[in-house]
Amino acid sequence: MSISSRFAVAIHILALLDINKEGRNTSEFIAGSVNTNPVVIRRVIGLLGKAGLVHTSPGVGGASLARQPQDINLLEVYRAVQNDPPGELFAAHDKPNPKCPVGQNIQGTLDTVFRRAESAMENELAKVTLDQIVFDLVRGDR
Amino acid sequence: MSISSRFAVAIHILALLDINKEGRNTSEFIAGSVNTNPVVIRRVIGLLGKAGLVHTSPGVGGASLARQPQDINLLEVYRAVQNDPPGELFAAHDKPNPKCPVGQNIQGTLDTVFRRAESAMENELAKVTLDQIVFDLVRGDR
DNA sequence: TCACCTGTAACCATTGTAGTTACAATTACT
DNA sequence: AGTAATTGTAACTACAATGGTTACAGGTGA
Repeated sequence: MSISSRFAVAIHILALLDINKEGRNTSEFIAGSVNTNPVVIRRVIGLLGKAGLVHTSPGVGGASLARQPQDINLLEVYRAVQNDPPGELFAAHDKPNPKCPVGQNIQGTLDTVFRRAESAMENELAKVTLDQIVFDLVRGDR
Repeated sequence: MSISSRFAVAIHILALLDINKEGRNTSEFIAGSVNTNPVVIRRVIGLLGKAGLVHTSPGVGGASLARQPQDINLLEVYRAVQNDPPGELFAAHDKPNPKCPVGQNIQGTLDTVFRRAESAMENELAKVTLDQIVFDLVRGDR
């Protein structure tokens, strides 16, 4: 399966918060841009808030970036909205037969390979900042 | 979500086929090592067969590697058992609002980033051959 | 022939996701 | 103070992917 679209939605939200930092960003307004339900937006913003990426205020509030866009990279966003802990992009098969020479050692062998692959992906995400995303978005608008 | 454990199972199967190339590798025998149901094994072997990684013979058959273990890399295995087409590790959010400057361009921007990250992961998988996996397995056994 | 095995269909339980409704709590504005 | 707007969260639904299981038709080799 694929990585949940929460990640894409989260990036969309953060970019919008930066571009529209003067306006009032209600979950309904954001939902209009993302084209989904306001509750979905609030859920994602909740995750981003817990991760310290946005500030939210209850009541008639709205959200705003908690940091400068050049100080937010996509790996942070990824970790914020992906509830699986790091190191579990690839699922292991559980309880291989310990009596079999393959089953006995396969877990460790796979773990090494899987971690390397996952890290390679995450390193690419870490390279990209929200700033760059916004720049690319605005540039595409011309 | 994470990448299905079919990938881990597939690697397990291939390693076993190489190590036990003298024996008769029935789906039931393999299932014993993987610790799952024989039908699950047959399903995965079916995918590996379609991808040209193993030879299978119906009836009283069993499976065997179709290529030398040093000529099989994990990216091939990954693609064989992952039914999502390449480029879809990350899910996009569908139909962002085209009237919004963010919604209008976000898809393309994300696509570039996502593809880069996915490729980085796949490149790591491509580096590892079945041969290396087996070597590591056997080494761990001492 | 017969025991064995594969390939595949069918069904089920579980899980994660996203959309939706509803509502208490909070806040800003007048 | 009163009111309208908005958040945070719970609860429910629908849907898709996964992995386990049973069942069985058909191929294979002794």
